[in-house]
Amino acid sequence: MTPPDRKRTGLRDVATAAGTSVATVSRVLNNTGYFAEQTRARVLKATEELNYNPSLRAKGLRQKRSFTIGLLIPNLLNAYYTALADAISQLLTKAGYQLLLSSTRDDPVLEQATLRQMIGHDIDGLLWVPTVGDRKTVDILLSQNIPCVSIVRRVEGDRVDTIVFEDLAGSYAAVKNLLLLGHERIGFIGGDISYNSNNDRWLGYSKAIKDAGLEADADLVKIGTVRDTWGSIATDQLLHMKVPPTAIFAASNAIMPGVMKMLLQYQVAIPKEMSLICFDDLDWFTFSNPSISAVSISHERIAESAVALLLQRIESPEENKRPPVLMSISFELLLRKSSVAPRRSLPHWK
Amino acid sequence: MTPPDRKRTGLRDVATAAGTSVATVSRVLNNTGYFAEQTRARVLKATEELNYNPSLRAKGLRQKRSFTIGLLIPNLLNAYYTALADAISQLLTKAGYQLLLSSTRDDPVLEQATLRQMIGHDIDGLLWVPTVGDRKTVDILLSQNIPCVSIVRRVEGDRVDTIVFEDLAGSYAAVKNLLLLGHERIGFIGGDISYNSNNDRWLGYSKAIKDAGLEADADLVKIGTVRDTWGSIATDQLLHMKVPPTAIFAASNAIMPGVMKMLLQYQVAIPKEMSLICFDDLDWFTFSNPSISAVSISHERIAESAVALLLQRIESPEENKRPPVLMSISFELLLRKSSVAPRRSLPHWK
DNA sequence: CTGTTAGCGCATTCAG
DNA sequence: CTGAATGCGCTAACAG
Repeated sequence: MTPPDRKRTGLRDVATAAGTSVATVSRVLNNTGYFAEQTRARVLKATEELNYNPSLRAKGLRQKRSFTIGLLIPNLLNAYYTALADAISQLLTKAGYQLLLSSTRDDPVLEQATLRQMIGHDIDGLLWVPTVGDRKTVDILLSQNIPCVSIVRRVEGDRVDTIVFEDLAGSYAAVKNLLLLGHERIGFIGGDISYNSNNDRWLGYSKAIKDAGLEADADLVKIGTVRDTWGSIATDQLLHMKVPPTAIFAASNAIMPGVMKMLLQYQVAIPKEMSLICFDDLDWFTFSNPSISAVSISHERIAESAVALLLQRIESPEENKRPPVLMSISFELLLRKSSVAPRRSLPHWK
Repeated sequence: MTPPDRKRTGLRDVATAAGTSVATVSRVLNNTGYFAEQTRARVLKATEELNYNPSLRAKGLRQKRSFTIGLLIPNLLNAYYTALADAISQLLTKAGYQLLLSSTRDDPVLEQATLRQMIGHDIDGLLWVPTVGDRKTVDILLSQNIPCVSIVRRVEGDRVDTIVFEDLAGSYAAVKNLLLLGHERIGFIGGDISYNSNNDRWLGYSKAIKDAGLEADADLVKIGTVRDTWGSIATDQLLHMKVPPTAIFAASNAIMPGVMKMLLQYQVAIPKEMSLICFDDLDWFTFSNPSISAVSISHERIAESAVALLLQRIESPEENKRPPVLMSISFELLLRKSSVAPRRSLPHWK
């Protein structure tokens, strides 16, 4: 680190140039209090000439606001999160806030450190995809009394506003559809169920199986940490079962590449030999050959709701007193060509 | 906007609790100057008990730094940019900076407004995918003397550090490959060439065609604004030429979905009836059927170089005096199954 | 209508 | 080794 040398043109410079005082300049620039139209002109002119940009940092320090919202997400490599971040960014910009973005890598330690950093930057509010959402971490947030809304995943005790997708219902609907098509052995590939979104998707699957009167086969359920290889590994295992499934439900888009690769490797024909459906829709699902069925969720809607909820809390003290709410965003089942009736023949790849 | 009510525990609170002065607390917390080991213990204890987080905003105001880096990109919907943003985010976190992210939507007006906002937030540096990179916009940046590196695209006169991909060479290599396979009519679908990255890709294409001794056919070149529909429209046009191309070079991943959809719609067989290659690799290119050839570029490498360059400038005054540099990141040609020798037969879809 | 002044939370002289 | 005082750039009283 080294000495700073940049010098910013401040309110004082403008005041001098306009032949008035800082207070007046502040007033016209913020259009607050009284001032003569004539002074206004002079100030504006000086502002223009000096190419003055107010220091939001100093302004905020004074007003106890930072015009900044933190967004804490697992990463920016999954379309699931980037779509979210993009929508949120748009909305916040429109509302006059800047976005402070950090990724947690789903690492609770990093998450907590980043949270502290953000608090240090005096964020006005936080949009958060919590990693574990444990009491301790939520405590440090609540203790600062920073408005916060948890998205996609919930925190322990639902102690903050929360907006999630209908994970259980969406998952149930997807599996139900496969069941109606006649599938009786449906593989489930999901992510770490210590995250409640993943857990709910697994529950949705289980419930559908159970409601259909089928016996649950634990070997059909593959739960692991979502890495780029997990989809492949799990698919591989499913394919090598004594009685392989006739359909696979991928509980996250991040799993799909691996699934596709392994299916391709074994030349498993979709959907003839294996039906497929995924939670969360991706662009290439449409023109994949065959197109892939999916549970579609609206990232825009979750973003809108989250931002609305957060801004309410930030901009109104009464609102900020209300107890946390829990909302969920509905889904849509997009049935495409990857889900059809099960194969009659024996699996060719065994 | 409403009155703030949150109260932050400050240095003074810690000082009181530790029975010392703010100056001393500041010293031990920053490990600067002298202080007794014993005092240190007391201070640390108080810090812990009060769960104190220093206000980086106030600290920065004093030190004329903000511990904040701005990242200005077109959007977060294209894997091209999100991969970049993700890598940058990682690197900056590691270096102790927070990321202020905004998207320009490739709108120069929005871009300039956002730039001003960021300057208002006193960013220590800026990583920037400029929209047009016009003199005026660069001026407002330079006038503030904010270290900046332009990535992916260049600004007018290369007045700031710049890191780009080898757009021309990569494009040339891709087309060259198609030519060597025997293609003589190669369609080009690209984005707005007022961005120099797009322009260079077009130039690379043109040069390859010319070097091969082929006559350029302007109708084979489709240049438009990249929207989700542009790939479809352009492909549609190419398919309906009197003599359609036997191969298509998509100059951006954002174009591919449209291309794929249209090809599917007309049941054009890839690669038998149409070869395909794309600038920038995507995950689904691998397991698409057939897999798709691509010019692969390393988002990590461009991120690393950009961050390194920026941090140098920020953390060393001498470095910050050196003239702007222009670097380019090399590419790799990934030949997969979508590029083969041209069809012999007449196009079936006409 | 306008100018002066007092902090916001902190790091940093400068005296002890 | 430590504490009191100053100011970063700005807004919000408070007097004119």
